[in-house]
Amino acid sequence: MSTSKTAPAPGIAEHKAAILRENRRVTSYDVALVAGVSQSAVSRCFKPGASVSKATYARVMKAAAGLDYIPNAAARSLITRRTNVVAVIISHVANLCHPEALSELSQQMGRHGKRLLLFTLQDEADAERALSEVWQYQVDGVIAVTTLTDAQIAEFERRRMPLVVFNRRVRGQVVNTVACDQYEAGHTLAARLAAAGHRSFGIIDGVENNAAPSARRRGASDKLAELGLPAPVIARGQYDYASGARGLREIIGHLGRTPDVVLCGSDIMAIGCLDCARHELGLAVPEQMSVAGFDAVEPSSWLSYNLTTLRQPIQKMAMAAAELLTKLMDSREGEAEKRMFSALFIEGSTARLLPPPNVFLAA
Amino acid sequence: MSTSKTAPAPGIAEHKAAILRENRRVTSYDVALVAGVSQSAVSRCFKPGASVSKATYARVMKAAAGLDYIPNAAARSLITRRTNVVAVIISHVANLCHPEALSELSQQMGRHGKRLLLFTLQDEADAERALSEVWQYQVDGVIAVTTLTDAQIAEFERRRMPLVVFNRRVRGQVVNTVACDQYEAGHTLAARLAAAGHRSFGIIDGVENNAAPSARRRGASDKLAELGLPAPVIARGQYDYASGARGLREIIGHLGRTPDVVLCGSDIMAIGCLDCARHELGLAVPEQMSVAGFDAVEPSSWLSYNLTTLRQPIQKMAMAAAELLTKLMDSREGEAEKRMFSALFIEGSTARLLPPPNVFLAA
DNA sequence: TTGTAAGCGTTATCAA
DNA sequence: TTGATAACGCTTACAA
Repeated sequence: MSTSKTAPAPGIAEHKAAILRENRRVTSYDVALVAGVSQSAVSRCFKPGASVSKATYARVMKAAAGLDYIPNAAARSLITRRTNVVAVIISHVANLCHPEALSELSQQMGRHGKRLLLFTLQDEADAERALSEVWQYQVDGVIAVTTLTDAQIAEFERRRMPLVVFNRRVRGQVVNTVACDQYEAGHTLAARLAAAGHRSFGIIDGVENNAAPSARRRGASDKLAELGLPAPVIARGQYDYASGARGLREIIGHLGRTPDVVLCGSDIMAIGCLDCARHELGLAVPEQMSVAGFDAVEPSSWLSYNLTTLRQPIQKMAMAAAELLTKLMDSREGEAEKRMFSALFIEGSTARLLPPPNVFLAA
Repeated sequence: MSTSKTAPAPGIAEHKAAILRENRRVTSYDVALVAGVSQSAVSRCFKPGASVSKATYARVMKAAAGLDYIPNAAARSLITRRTNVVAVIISHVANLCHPEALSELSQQMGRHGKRLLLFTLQDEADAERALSEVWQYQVDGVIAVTTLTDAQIAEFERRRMPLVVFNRRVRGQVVNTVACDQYEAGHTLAARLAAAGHRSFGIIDGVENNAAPSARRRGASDKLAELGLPAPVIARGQYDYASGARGLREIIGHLGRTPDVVLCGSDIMAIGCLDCARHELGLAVPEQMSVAGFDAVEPSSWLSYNLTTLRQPIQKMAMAAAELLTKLMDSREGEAEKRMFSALFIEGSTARLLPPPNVFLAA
């Protein structure tokens, strides 16, 4: 016999014990039973803006709290056809390269009430397997931070799955994209350095099939051609520190001498190139050779480097992607939109940005 | 009238058109209708190891492919009580500090057939809001890369939700934990440096309430006390580059001279400290002062730094967390287990690790 | 091996 | 404002 003086909840503890004993979940039915209302009344209490009387609401909430009841999202999504989950397909390297991207996307989608379901790819070519899982989870939309084939993009269309491609170029496809204009960035950088009197260019590029760096390289090469300068010497790298040193040696070997400037496909390679030039080859940078990076990562601003580079506005891009996807999910339509952002030039001190004195003399 | 010569699928196209018209999802019912079998037969075809004849399987799969049918995970989880989703609660800083942790956790849980649902926290104190959402999603388990209160941990217990805390200390609670032994790391580092003859220690620590760095500091302080050396001078930092320089100036100011060695709560602070010492104060490192970091991040290995530091085996830890959580999810029981990993000492070249000559003379 | 039928836990519709 | 009842799309006994 209970001696509790208030006995606030009639049988609430027994009810809970029974549920535990039967090893089942707490449902809106249990809450209804305890609160003495119908199950649909309980459901309404958890729907914002539904019409419920204050008294009912209070009783239901009390019962719910006592039973630790939480609505089951799976059951809800079955009928509402909304999961409030967005899939993010991101390659391992993309995540390491821009760790803030995922964080930002998560924060931004969170503001729209969506959570991220993560699909990480060992390899950019691996998207297929992730996709077949994505369809099962009935997500409301997808953000792809990886390259997709035309067939894959077509499947999104066919399944009417809202898609935003983040920071990858999609050639001529009707897809929503948020990206940084890599071609423009390469173009601008080359122009700026050529203006400072650099003539022989080396480029340490990324791997063959990666779109972003190759767009940059084309931008730079096009600008050099336009200016009538010799074509750059190109080395391939893997975006890592070691590639920078390897690339520099390769370029010097091919050219027979030090180039005026080396453009690197990533900051990490630029830093590798810089360290090799200074500590192993004994070159003064930027006096004897200029080095420029891409993708301003944090270390590029450190005193030992202070790299000349370009920053992608990842935060703004994440915000744009979240907005774009939300619009798509709400309306299920809309023309394909491509939001392009410009990279921001960071002067740094590893590239000579003014013409050397003798250029003035020659002029 | 169709003139197709094979007519492989009887009415499959019309069926699909009808579904599209009615704006509903493709269900196992549709597949059953097209394949001429029962709905449960379709279900069985998608359940690995169920008993289906080859002929039925083939017809079902053909129909499914024609209709782009994919089983609905929400409906499935409603009955199976498994979502194959694991929530990860991670603070913004934790993700930026160890971007590979999330990637590794995703890869490792993927090998167990689980996907990660991401909850990022602006602030470590913010877990409460994330949790109330976690319960709704009916995830199979949770990995917390953030600090949890006792009440929060108790709620996991109450809801019988499998939980693994990653790389955070949980004082005296019965929780499954995978972590790196920070106390031991601090202890070892101090011992090693003291053995090399360093006597006056400075420590640039993290923010007050963060457990990991303070455990390290205690480890180091305890060892110094044990050896009868003077207590270290402690400065507080925010784990960022600027904090390293600020901390160093503070220590020097407090001490009235340069300390023998500065232990930093993170590599980034150590690098900031190092750059400040070399480029702003003109100190030779390690000749005039030693600097050591923590949490070996990639830049610490670069030629310009080559930092003396300790590496946490994040990959191994992620693997252990995935295993531990999987075991919990499968069995729903088991004692609380704490898997401790040791940090790996990286010699680098920013700390003097051998006694200076005059020590030999004095001995 | 196959089909029938009963859930899983919600939301949505419609009378009352 | 409320309560009955019908979905939502699947898995799983159980019977055939």
